[in-house]
Amino acid sequence: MALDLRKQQVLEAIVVSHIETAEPVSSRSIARKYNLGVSPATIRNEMADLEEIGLIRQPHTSAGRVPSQKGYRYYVDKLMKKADLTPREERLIRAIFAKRVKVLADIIQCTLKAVTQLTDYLVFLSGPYFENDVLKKIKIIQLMPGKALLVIMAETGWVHSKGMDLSSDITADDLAYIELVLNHYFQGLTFTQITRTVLKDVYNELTRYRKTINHILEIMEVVLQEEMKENLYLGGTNRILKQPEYSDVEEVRNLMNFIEREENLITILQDADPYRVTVKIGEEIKSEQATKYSAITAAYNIGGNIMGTLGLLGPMRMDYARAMTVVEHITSVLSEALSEDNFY
Amino acid sequence: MALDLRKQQVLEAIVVSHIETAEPVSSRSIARKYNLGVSPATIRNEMADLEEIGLIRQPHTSAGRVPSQKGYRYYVDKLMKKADLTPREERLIRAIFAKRVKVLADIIQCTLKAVTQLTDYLVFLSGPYFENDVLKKIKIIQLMPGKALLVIMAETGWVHSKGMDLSSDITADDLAYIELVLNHYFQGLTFTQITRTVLKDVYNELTRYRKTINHILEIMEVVLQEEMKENLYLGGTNRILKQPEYSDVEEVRNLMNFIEREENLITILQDADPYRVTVKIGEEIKSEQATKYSAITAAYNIGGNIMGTLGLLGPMRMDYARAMTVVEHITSVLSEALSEDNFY
DNA sequence: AATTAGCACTCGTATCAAATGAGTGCTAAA
DNA sequence: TTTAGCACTCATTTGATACGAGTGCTAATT
Repeated sequence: MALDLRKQQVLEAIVVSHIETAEPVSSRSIARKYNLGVSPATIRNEMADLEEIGLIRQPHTSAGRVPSQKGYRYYVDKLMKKADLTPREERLIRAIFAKRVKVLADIIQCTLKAVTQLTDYLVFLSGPYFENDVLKKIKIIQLMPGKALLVIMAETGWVHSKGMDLSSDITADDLAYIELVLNHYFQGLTFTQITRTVLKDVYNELTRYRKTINHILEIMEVVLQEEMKENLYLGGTNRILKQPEYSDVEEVRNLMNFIEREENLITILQDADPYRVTVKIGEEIKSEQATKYSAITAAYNIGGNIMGTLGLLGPMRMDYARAMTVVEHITSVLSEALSEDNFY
Repeated sequence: MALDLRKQQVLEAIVVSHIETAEPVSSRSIARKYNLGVSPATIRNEMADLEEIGLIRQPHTSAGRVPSQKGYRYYVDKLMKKADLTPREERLIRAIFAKRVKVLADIIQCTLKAVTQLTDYLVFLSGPYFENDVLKKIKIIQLMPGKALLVIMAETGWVHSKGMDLSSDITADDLAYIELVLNHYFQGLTFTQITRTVLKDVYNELTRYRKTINHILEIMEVVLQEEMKENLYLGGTNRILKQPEYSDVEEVRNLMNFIEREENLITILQDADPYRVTVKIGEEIKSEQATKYSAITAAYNIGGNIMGTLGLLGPMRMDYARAMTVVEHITSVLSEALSEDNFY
């Protein structure tokens, strides 16, 4: 779909103007604001063409034009100019991340706060997950009679542990043996591989300790599930309501409905390309309910390993240039902050 | 404020009817629906009196009456009749809690789900917190050179642990000594006491290991903070939008604003009386922004120890009788489920 | 003394027609 | 190829009117 220069200019004008005002854009207003050197009538002709190709549409006969999903896509891919943060905004971000706390939950709060202050869209974010982390060593440590600690050490250096109850007739030797077998089976496998396939094999190996091993495997599964589960953090719910599309209650209801189902947001984060800023427009988001929204995502990393993803959700008429800049900038600051130090 | 019987009946009729319809209640509709054996004119006279005392108000001259905050309070304290769950609802709850999973996060999800299905209000819930838990024993376990595990065992039986990095020149003997001193200082104290006061004392005692001990105390503080922090879970955001008061966008915005500040909800949970179902109406909730809402709360326990609180937030015109029954019933089911087994 | 029928009065809301005006599409001239 | 001009469309605003739900008060009734 190759457009001549003027059609591109008209399309860009429509998109930019509609993003700014949220109103349909008329031929006259384009002629006035963007001096393309032609009259409204000419622009109207171009608009008729653009509509035929499906890049813009008319809400009703006597209204201006608004971009279609395809139109936004064309704009994002070919026409959009990169936005920059103002020095003031850069300072704001630095200030928010400055009070360096070493707790993961806190730095995630900082991230939410920063993005919330920079945009009026919904921010969401998956916490670090370890599905590709490789198991290095398992330890079972007896704390007192009937109580032990299951410790799972991973290649990344993270240590996951959980207390558990044991029947009191298990001896230290028994535990040592169980530990040995577990290590034999699981060392070098990723968390995903462990939960998916091999937990059951071990069960058969250790028939002698059937009850205990059953219990331990259960706990182990719990630990792994917990660490692999997508922890979702959410912010900006009130901010996004500022967008004029949500002065209609029905729209608000739909939106709330969408974001209350965490799977929806998690799917968006999982579908994201981990190596670049991803833009999904309208139906490109794989969800029946999301046809009116757009999402921008980017992954963050710890020492180069992708650990999670940050997302922005807004109406299709969102300021893509700015949103992309913000998401990119914040994920990079976040990655930096996380890599700099050990977190707990 | 003693009201004669008929005034009470009129007030009750107004509250009940307004809770049901969300519309101002007229004298005629009362005469029709609740047969008090008097004419609308008489009821009008009573209403004028009730208005003078401040129990009801008139939105505008030619409208019916609605209960005031004081009016709801009077209703809740003196007039309200206990609601019961239908057998069908009881079954629903049992079904939801039936698929007994031993993971704390899961049972909390069950709770949210159950309440969401039973009411159209906002549900929120603090996870178990341990501020009054008493420290039984600390263990520091070396996992490999430069890596150790800090384990904190508490009287309740819960085990909290966290991995940490150590400088490699620390020997096993050093750790044993540090462990000894820490136990000496902290055994028998509650988590709150430990973080509030004594962490620094130990620091001075162990000057020889200044760097290491500093690090360990830091980790310890992180662990304790994390376990003592109010974990807030939230549900029903879309459900509450069904309430007719939220067909006005401005109201929705206010509500979202309120619930997005977690402190607001946490404060409500903390202000609750742990030993009975608490009802806060309008300004009784200590927050500028909550003058239009009401909150119902009840605590849940594990083996008799209060561990957290469940709350419902709705418009002041909420179905108090039903909400109270639901909250009471669910907290008791939740307590039972939690006490029955060990959770991880 | 308490109740109630009756009626005037208030005030929000629904209805409807007319006016408005923003915007387009088409045609014919430049 | 561009554009001025004009007829046409249609959502929105406006204002006038009617409507009706509800109250408060007074005078009659029990």
